[in-house]
Amino acid sequence: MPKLGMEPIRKHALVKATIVEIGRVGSLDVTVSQIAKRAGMSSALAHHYFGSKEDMFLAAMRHVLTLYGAEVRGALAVAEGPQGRVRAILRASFSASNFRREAVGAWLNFWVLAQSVPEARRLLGVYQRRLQSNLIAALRPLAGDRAPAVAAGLGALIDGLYLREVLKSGPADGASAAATAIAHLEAELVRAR
Amino acid sequence: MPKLGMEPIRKHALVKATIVEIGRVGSLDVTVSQIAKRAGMSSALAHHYFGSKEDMFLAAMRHVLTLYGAEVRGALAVAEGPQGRVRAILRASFSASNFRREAVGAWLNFWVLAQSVPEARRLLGVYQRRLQSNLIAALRPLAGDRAPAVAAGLGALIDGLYLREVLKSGPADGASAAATAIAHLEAELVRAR
DNA sequence: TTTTTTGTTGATTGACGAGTCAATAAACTT
DNA sequence: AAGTTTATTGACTCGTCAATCAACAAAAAA
Repeated sequence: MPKLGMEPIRKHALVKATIVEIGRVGSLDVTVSQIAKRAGMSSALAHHYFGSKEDMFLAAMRHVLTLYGAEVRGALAVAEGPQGRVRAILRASFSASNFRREAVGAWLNFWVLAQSVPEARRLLGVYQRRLQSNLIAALRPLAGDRAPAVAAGLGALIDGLYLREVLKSGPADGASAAATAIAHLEAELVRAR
Repeated sequence: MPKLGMEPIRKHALVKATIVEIGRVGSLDVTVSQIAKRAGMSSALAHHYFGSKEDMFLAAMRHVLTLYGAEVRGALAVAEGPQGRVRAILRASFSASNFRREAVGAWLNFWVLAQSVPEARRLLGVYQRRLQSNLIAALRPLAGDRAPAVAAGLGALIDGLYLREVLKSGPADGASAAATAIAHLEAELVRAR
């Protein structure tokens, strides 16, 4: 009983399943069958919609990057003042929806993927540049010429906090990660003044 | 013509080859044959000395962690004053021998390994705790009660700078990474005073 | 109503790779 | 000299998995 218009639904289910499975297993050694099973379909169908496993990975990567980007944009839209803008970016970065164990685990693995798959590297590059320019713009009024340097540090710190999260046991603690980042930010700003 | 006492030589060659291959390929999807070939022997011999591929990975991981630990200890031994001690740790972290492309690439992949292999997680945990306690000890005279918090930030920043390095093209630039870390350190110290 | 398009899967193919084994040889021991 | 330990590899087993195929079903188009 083929209902039509299944494609977007199936694709989305596969993307979500891909993220969950990568996060669960903790590596990219996830079989298409595992993913398909979690998404409630046969592996053949997964291959039907995405040409290959790699395409599935890339779609999943685009998805988390898109979500993150949207959240940052949303937070920036309602932020007030330069300080508010930087804090908005940090809040979005460590929000419950992005800073979940499975998403963070997937994130780390996408980083690995970027080492060998050019398109993955490109996607991550886009994300990094956008984050960087958002940070610099927000920091310019606060740190002046030092804005790029402060942004570089803050960006690396965010990634480092993600990295460390994957080794922790227990539920993700976005609040304390955010606090660490904000502490650094304030230290830099005190100094800049 | 079996010369005796080959075991340590072969093992070491395999460990080095493992790191190089993981760094080169950019993932843990490296075959035992590839590693063995680079180390100049048959895959059967590699299996003979290490029981399994996983054992090889763990030995490689221990090796980079040991090297890093030794370098930190060496730098600390000749450091003068609290500031000097913190800087020594940073210098060791971004030294040319640790902050090489292949080592950094391997590092990232060991992080992934830690997600699914308990022993790998344990090793990384040991490294993290040691780094953390070194940092806290060095920071205590400088930041007092805030030492643990500052150390947490600095530790995450170091890992983040490693992470970002793997995406860059061109030769590794330890100097600029170190500069970023030192800038953050100084910002925190100015504030603490 | 025939034809085409879309959805779906079980079965199969083909490749690859970890780990084992049997065999060979050179040392060391007794 | 006979026996044991260490070094070494080519060939093989066995499992896994990405990708393909053939076939079936139902909706939409002609």
